[in-house]
Order: sequence, then structure tokens, then C-alpha cells
Amino acid sequence: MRVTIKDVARECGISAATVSLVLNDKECRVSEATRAKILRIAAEMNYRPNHFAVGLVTRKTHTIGLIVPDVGNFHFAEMSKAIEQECRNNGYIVILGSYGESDEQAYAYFKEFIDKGVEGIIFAKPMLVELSEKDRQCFALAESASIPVVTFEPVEVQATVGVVSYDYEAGGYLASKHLIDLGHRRIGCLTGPDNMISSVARREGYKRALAEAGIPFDPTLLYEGDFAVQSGIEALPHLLGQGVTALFTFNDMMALGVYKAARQYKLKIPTDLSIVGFDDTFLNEILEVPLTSVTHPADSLGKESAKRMLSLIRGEASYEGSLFPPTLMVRGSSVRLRV
Amino acid sequence: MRVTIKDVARECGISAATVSLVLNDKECRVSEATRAKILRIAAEMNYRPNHFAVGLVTRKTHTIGLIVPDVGNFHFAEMSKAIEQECRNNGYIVILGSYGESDEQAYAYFKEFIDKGVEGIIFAKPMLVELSEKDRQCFALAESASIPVVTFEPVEVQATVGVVSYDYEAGGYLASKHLIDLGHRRIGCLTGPDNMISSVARREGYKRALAEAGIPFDPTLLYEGDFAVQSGIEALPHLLGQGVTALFTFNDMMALGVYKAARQYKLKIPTDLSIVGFDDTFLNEILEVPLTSVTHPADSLGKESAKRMLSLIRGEASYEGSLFPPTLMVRGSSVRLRV
DNA sequence: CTGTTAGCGCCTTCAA
DNA sequence: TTGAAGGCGCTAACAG
Repeated sequence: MRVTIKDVARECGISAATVSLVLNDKECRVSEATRAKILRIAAEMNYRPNHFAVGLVTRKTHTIGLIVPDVGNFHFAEMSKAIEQECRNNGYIVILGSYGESDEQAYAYFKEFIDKGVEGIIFAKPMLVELSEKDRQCFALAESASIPVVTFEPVEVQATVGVVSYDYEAGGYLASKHLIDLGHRRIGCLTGPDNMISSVARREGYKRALAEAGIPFDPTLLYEGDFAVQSGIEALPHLLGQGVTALFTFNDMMALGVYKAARQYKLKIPTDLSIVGFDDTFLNEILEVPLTSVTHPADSLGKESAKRMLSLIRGEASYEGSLFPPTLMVRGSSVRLRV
Repeated sequence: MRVTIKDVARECGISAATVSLVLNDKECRVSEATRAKILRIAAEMNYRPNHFAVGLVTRKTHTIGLIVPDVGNFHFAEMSKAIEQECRNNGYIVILGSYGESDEQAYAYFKEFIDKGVEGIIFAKPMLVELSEKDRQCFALAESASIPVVTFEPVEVQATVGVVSYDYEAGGYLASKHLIDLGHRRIGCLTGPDNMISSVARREGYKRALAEAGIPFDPTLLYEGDFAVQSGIEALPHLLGQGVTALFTFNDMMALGVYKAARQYKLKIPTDLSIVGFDDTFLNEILEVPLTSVTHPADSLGKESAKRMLSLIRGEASYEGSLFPPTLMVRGSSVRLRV
């Protein structure tokens, strides 16, 4: 059985209340002598407060919940790491939930985490344009428990939701403009699911760049993928059929799929086809033809979300949400169109 | 304020003790009628027991701690995911710690997690041949708190440590034998740090395969890497200087580095150089020349470790440790030596 | 400056 | 078959 505050008190010949006072740095009122003594003895006895007892009375747990679709995924893995570090540096620990594909599962985590007394939840879900019923329930649950939630995309719910977002539209614009500037006119677009906020935004950016350059938007150049490698493999033949000379894929994984398929078709990247990806994963530098890509810094986003969370917990709601700007990393996969 | 057991009791016109009894499925002693009523009302009121109150009295938290070097890393990300899932399926949640490079940090996590009342810790640290002082302290801490620890490599400490291990030696053997069978005699070996159990084991496997084939062991064919891409880049020129025709890298990341360097040297893989990696990450299929690699299933290892943990917690210490066997995925990067 | 007194919400005897 | 009482370890208010 661990040493309790009473043990320390007894050892000091003093009351538990005073020990508590000192150990929690409450406004002094305690003589330097006893304070020092308490500190010394507590350390000697290796006293560590019981988390449950403290939680029971203070309702503070110094724990935040992190819910992601898949920790096994690059982006979320890095993000988790950053969140974890930032929280830790501020005395918080992170409990983790990977909900896979299921909204039910995510909801179950919300419930469980709230039961466990998390002080806030970072919900790293790529949101749909139309929030699902379950999603709403998640936010409602958090609200009824009055704990803050941080998401990475704007959601219109009345709960205390902080948003740390990324400018997907600008990212889409940047990638497309880059290809246009290189002389490409028929630019294929391998999108994510059409009901996903971040995918729609990227597409808007693509359209804006086209419009600005006076290139008519051709819907047949769009191919709806699902962010997995396989999408890239499937998309390429279709888009080649449309005579594209360049391709903007909404993430790097799909670009990898395109690389793979391109080899089958004996297509040379970038001479036969320029490609721009999105996410700028570390792989891009290692590929035989390094992939030009839009940065999407999981670590910065994660860190910021954790900061946001902490400030929400502290009630500094004033802390304004940040919109991360994209930048483009130009590498070998995108070149000027040969005429 | 959430609904408490007293609220439920009042609503039922019954005592809190009885409600507790029913809700925890304690040996009946309660009439079916009241039991049903309690259950119904508790559900209606959406009663959820207070985790801290429960923890305070039962000392059960249904939480396990997971400590990894880096969640951002592929292998550990996948492993975390598997652990998380298995735990969840058994009613446990996972709190996460990513200790980076520092043993201090890992120790700090041990301390914190134990304070938070975890029932066990999965310590996914690639162990050194010689345990560090801090490592020992970690195990000692867990032992003094009498909570079980699961590691992925054998450690000789007297604490309650379960081991879920992987046969690195056999993996090293498999990779090397494959290259030998293809006619290679001068096989470079890009190792991990020499003080790492798993690296030493792979090297032993490599030596065993050589010995078996009657090829003398040549230490100049060894290059000590650190499992990062950069190591591969640096190792290649050195090993080429030794006239190797094939290369066994102790993980896939370093193999990627070799690929990258090989392009600079205008070296064709596999015709000029055969390569076998280790870990069999999903990337290997996507590379321009798919990488032959030894499987090292993070998910199975993770799942098994979670199972092991749970059985240790339940006191079923009999549950024997498992030694995962390696298999070789042969792909395009390794071919018969041309004479 | 320090101690006493009450709980926080729940579970577990023990008595009825 | 049920209820009352005590206590888990800690903190917060109020006395001294």
C-alpha cells in the first residue's frame, strides 16, 4: 500500500490538511520551518498523491482524450506524437482512441473518455460536409459534460468547440496553379471522397486556379478517390484516357498509387505526366522521382490543437483559432509541359 | 453535476448499497423485481459510475499504459493501434507515452502512469544488450507498485515482466540465406546499433547463415547504421568499396536510403545489387523495385502483447510468452548473382 | 500559522 | 432480501 498524506502528516507530527496545503502550493500561511520539513519528509517517504482521491475532490484529472480515425496512419501518428508531447509539457497526459471506420466507435470513445474524466477531447476526424447523427451526438455529449472539444475543421455545432484548421482551399489552389504555371492545361484531379470537407475545399482551390487562368473546368478530369494507394492505381488509366498531362492528387498515398500504375503503363514521370501530391510525407524525398507536394504539417497542427485545448481548459477561450497556410514543396515530379 | 448512485437510489426508493450491488452484478440476493427496476431506472437516468470514486475504492482502473519510443514511427504506430484495439475489446483503455530518445523521459512516464493507476505497462522499447540504469529503475518501480510489465525482448529483471518476442536471429538468418541461395558470397550487412539486442540477434542470424554455407565471416562487410534513412545513404559507398553484390539491411528505412544512394551511383537494383530489408512495411510493394523483406508484424506483436498484459493483470501468469517466427517476402529487389 | 470537520461518490461489511 | 455505517485518500472551508 502506498504512503498516503496521513502517513506523511503523522511522520511530521502535523495534520494532513497542512501537508496538503504545502504540497499543493496553496497561499502560504505556513511557517517556513514546517513547510520545509513537510517537503523534505514527503520526498523522503516518496509520497505521491493518489490520483483518484484527488480527482474525486478536485474534478481535475489532467488528462485529455485524443480520438483519431487510425493511429496506424502516418498523418495521425505524427499528429498524435505532437499532441502527446505538447500535453505532457503542460502536465497533461493523453488517452488514445482509434475509432477505425465507425462513427459508433468514435461515439463510444467520447462516452468512455468522458467517464474517465478527461478535461477535453481532441477529435481528429476528417469531417463530412454534412455532420452525421453520431457526430452530433458526440458534440452534444461533450457539451452536456461541459468539456471542450477541438477539431481540425469547422463544424457548426453550438458546443464549446475549438477549431484548428488548415487552409485546404489554398492548398488546392497552390498545387493547381503550380501546374498551370508550368504550362499544363489538362490537369487531372484525383480527389478524396466528395462528402468530405477537406476534399471539397481542395477541389474548390483547384477550380479557382483554373478559373483564374481562364481554363474551363472539365468535370471529366475529376476522379473520386478515397485517399488510399489503390485509388491512384485505379485512377490513372481513367485520367490518361482524358488526355491529362498533369495530375493533382489530394494526398501522397494516392500519388504513390499513380507512380505504381505509371510503371505498368511505361509512363515516365515527370516527362509524360507531372504529378503534385498533398501532405508532403517524408517519403516524397526518397522516391525515385521525388514528389512535389503541398505541405500539411501534422506535427504543427497537432501541437497547435493541443495548445488550443489547454487554453480552452484554462478558460482562456479568447485564444483564437489558427488557419494554417499551405506551402508547396517543388520536387522532380512536376515539370514544364513539353510542346 | 452528473447523476450519482444516490440519485438512482432515491428515484428507486431504495438504498444506494443495493443499487451498487445490482449494477455490479454481485451475487444476487436481490429480488428480480427490484433488480429490474434498478436497471431500468439507472439506464433511464443515464447513470454512469464515477471513475474516480470507483477507482478510489476498488483500485481498478481498467487502464493500461503504453510507452513507445516514437508513435510517429511506422512500426510503433501500427503496434499502438493493435494494442489499443485489443485493450478496448477487453474493456481497457490505453494511455500513451512517447519517450523520444530519453530514458529519463521513459522513466518519468512510468512514474506518472503508475500514479494514474494503470494496471499494467507495455514497454515497447528496443532494449539494449546492457540494460541502462534508468531502465532498471523503470522495472523496479513497476515491481514496487506490483504491476506487470510487458516488453518485446527478454530482459533479465526479477519484476513481473512478460515478454512477447520476435525471432530476430531467425529473421537475420532467413534474409542472409536467401541471398546466399541466390549465389551471393559477398553480402554486405547494414546493421542497427551494436548495443541493441535485436540488432545483435539479426547479426547472429547473418553469421549463422554464412557459416552454414561455408562462407567466412568478413567484418569489413558490416556497417553500423541507426535504422534511419540516412544510414542507408551513408552505408552504400562504403559497402560498394568492399565489393558487395548484395546487401541485407536491418530495416526497410535504411533500405530506402540505399535505394536513394544507388540512384546517385547509377547503380541498378537488383541487377547490380540485390537488397533484402527487414520489417516488410507497406511501402515495399510500391517502390519502383519492390523490396524483398523479412516480415515483422507490428500489429500481431502488438495484439499479442496486449493479450499477454491482460492475462497478467488477471493473474493468469501461466500464459506463456510467444516467439514470433519471421517469414520472408521475396520481391524484385533480390535476384540470382550474375556470373 | 495550523488543526478540525466534512464531504467527493462509491463499495463492502455487517446487521436487520 | 435489504439498509446503515464506515472508509478509500484527499481537499476545502472554517475554527482556533
